[in-house]
Amino acid sequence: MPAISPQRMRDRYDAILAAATRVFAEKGYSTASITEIAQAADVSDGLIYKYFTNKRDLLEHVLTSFYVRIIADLEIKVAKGKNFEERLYVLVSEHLRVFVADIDLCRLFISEVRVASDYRGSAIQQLNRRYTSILIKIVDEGIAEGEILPNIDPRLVRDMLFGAIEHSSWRHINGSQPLDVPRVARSMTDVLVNGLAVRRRVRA
Amino acid sequence: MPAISPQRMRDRYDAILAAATRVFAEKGYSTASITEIAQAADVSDGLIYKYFTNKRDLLEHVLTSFYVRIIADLEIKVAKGKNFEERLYVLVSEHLRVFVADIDLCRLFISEVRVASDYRGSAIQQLNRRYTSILIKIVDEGIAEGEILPNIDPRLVRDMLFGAIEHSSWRHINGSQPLDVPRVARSMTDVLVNGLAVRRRVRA
DNA sequence: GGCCAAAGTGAAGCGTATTCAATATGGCCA
DNA sequence: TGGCCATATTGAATACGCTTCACTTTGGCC
Repeated sequence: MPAISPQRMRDRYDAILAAATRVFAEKGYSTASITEIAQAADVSDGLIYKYFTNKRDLLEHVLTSFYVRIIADLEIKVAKGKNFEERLYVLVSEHLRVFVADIDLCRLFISEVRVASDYRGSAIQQLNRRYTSILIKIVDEGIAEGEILPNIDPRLVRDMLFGAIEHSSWRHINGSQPLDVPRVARSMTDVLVNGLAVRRRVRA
Repeated sequence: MPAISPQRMRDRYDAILAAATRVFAEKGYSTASITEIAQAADVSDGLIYKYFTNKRDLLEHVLTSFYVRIIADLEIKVAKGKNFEERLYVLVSEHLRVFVADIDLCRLFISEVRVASDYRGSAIQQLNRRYTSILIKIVDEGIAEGEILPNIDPRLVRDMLFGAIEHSSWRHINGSQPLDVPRVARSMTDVLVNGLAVRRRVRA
């Protein structure tokens, strides 16, 4: 018999998670303090440790809920693409859009979670896999449709594309001019599909 | 009139920097402690603050000296490439090699420095610019030699390539199988130059 | 050989994550 | 309705790590 309704416990959990999302996004992981998060959620410092193991666990839950949201969005939008090239373009522009819109959460993932020694095998890596597998599927379908050379490693494509998107948005976020999402997405997919060369070279 | 010879001051500085490089690389920035670095350098905690402003400044000097070293190496090796495609291949494989060999220092740069709010305009960003400008120059020469389409934005190529290298090495470092540098460098440059497509599409 | 500026020390100060003993609360049963 | 008590909640105490600073030691120079 719980001393409190499950609904209220969920509300507490949600309030802490929302406050943590806000404070972590605004201040970064190390600068954000538990006290500040607790105050933002209108609870005491100690209570946070009843709902989450520690500060790091709190961060991981913040990013997990973010990932769940963007995976659902991306799957829906990519599914609307009619063919390989359209789906590829949707994926690139959508990922760019998320990077621009939620740069602070993306930064937390890049700088705090992905580099951690315990990332491999973690729940959040599972979600990252699921996210990137959306692209792998697009590439596999492109090969099946005869649009893409069959000897291409989809993982290479994934690394090139997600790496490019990450670096591009990075530069624009830190930089002065805003990122023109449709234009960048267009040239990125164009270079990826057609290459840089004026004339085709002999394939290895 | 200094109370101590400039040589000894340089030795002290070098000893602290070397110890910090070792400890930061091994433990990561936040886990590494000043006390541990001081002990590894065989000095007191307080002395570190006579040579460096604070812990962050120490990290920046560690990464600056790393960058100076790899920039010199890369410039020499790329200069040996006879033409556009050879120089591009040298750059990719060399950058991959550095990522594999010095993954811990690369990780520090990615997770601690590049994401920092004061990165823009910092000395270390200048060095990053200098490093990536080696690729920009290769692409510009490729355009001049008529190998590459002139309407390509070299910055896009830079983001795609460095992003791809970063992601690829990441996966292999965290993963089980070691990265086959020549093979990955070969397929990366091939996809970049020739694209994924079986048949060329109409250019925008 | 002694002076003294600067190198070097390390314990105290301060800020923050985490723990835990004490307290408040709200659902349940009589 | 009123009291019981499991547990939600609190916040002060603890632990730890960066940084400071008053003090000590050193080594070059006259």
